[in-house]
Amino acid sequence: MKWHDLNEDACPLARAMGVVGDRWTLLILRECFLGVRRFDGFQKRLGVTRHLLAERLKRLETMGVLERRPYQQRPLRHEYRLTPSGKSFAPVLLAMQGWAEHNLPSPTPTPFTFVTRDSGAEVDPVVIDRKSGQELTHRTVLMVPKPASDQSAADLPRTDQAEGAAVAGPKAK
Amino acid sequence: MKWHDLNEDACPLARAMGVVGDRWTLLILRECFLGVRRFDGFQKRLGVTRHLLAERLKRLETMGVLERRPYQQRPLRHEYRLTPSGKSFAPVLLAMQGWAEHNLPSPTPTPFTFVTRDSGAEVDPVVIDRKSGQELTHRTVLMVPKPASDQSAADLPRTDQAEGAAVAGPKAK
DNA sequence: ACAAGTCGGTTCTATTTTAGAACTTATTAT
DNA sequence: ATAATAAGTTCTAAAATAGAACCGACTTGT
Repeated sequence: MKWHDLNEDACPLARAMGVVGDRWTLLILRECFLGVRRFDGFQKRLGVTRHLLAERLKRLETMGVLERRPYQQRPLRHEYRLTPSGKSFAPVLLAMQGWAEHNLPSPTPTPFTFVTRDSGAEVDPVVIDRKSGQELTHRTVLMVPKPASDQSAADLPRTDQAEGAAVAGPKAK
Repeated sequence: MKWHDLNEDACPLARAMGVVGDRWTLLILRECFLGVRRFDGFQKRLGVTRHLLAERLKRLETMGVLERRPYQQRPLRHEYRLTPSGKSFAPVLLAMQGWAEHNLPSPTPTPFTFVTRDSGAEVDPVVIDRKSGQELTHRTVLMVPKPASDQSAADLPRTDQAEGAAVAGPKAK
């Protein structure tokens, strides 16, 4: 399968991989959220090769996640800023960071925190369902193939998808 | 920078990239949540090469995201199941899926949905702060470098990190 | 004026990853 | 005996990444 094909996949997760499915892109976005805007800023902080950085920035730009805008003439220089799409990526970063912090332990402490803009308190991100307010975890949510189209669920096990019910049980703690 | 180094990075997001920072791993996890457990199941549904699939499964296993357990003797065969760590990855998938669905449009409809286990209703994932209940977006949350260690914030712009304040304004609707 | 420095890249070669297909081993089904 | 299934492994070719050097358009220091 080619890289390019991912962008046209019916699955949003696959399309997301077409944008952030590599070692660097998410880290570039992290830097954006930390306020970095310039080529050399990204390069120095990440240690990524300039070649790759240029390519990734270009991709993020064409995918509408970053925008490139001039910050000076003579010599003409551009900086990279999060677009609305890029800004709305924040919750993904939050969720990913939370997962990694809990499941990929490290001896060294996390070099940054997420705080609320108004109180300045560190946040503890949780994913909930907007409508019911219920927390969404593998115990409360199920991923189900859509009946639609021709071949979505072929090869999928019939029952007990997501293997949750069998494991979860009445362990509401 | 070498692949391996990411797993020891102080930043949880970087460590996460050491696990899911490629085109396939997240899609393998998607299949896990859809109920797929066997090598050929993953291979057929994803179209990934067997070589790479074997490597990715091995990595997910050594990182504690999946566990490999025998489901039959003679011939001995193993299946892959989400560990608690793997299951707790669900919110990340939710957030990523939501982002991609809103920001990377596609002509074809999403081939699956996330529904609540009890009501069966489709969910609308939002990330909130567990304590305050406040929704977490780039407007309400700020990513700040920790003062700690020696060189965390060098090269970072002093003010208006995350460029939020300037953009957000009183646009509370 | 001239040399050195900054910024945002591009170009180059060497190394690593990935793609794609074939092959292996153990065992059951026909 | 032959074919099929399952879970890999082993090849070679193609693609992506690393690492370092180079370039153009200025600005700054002397």
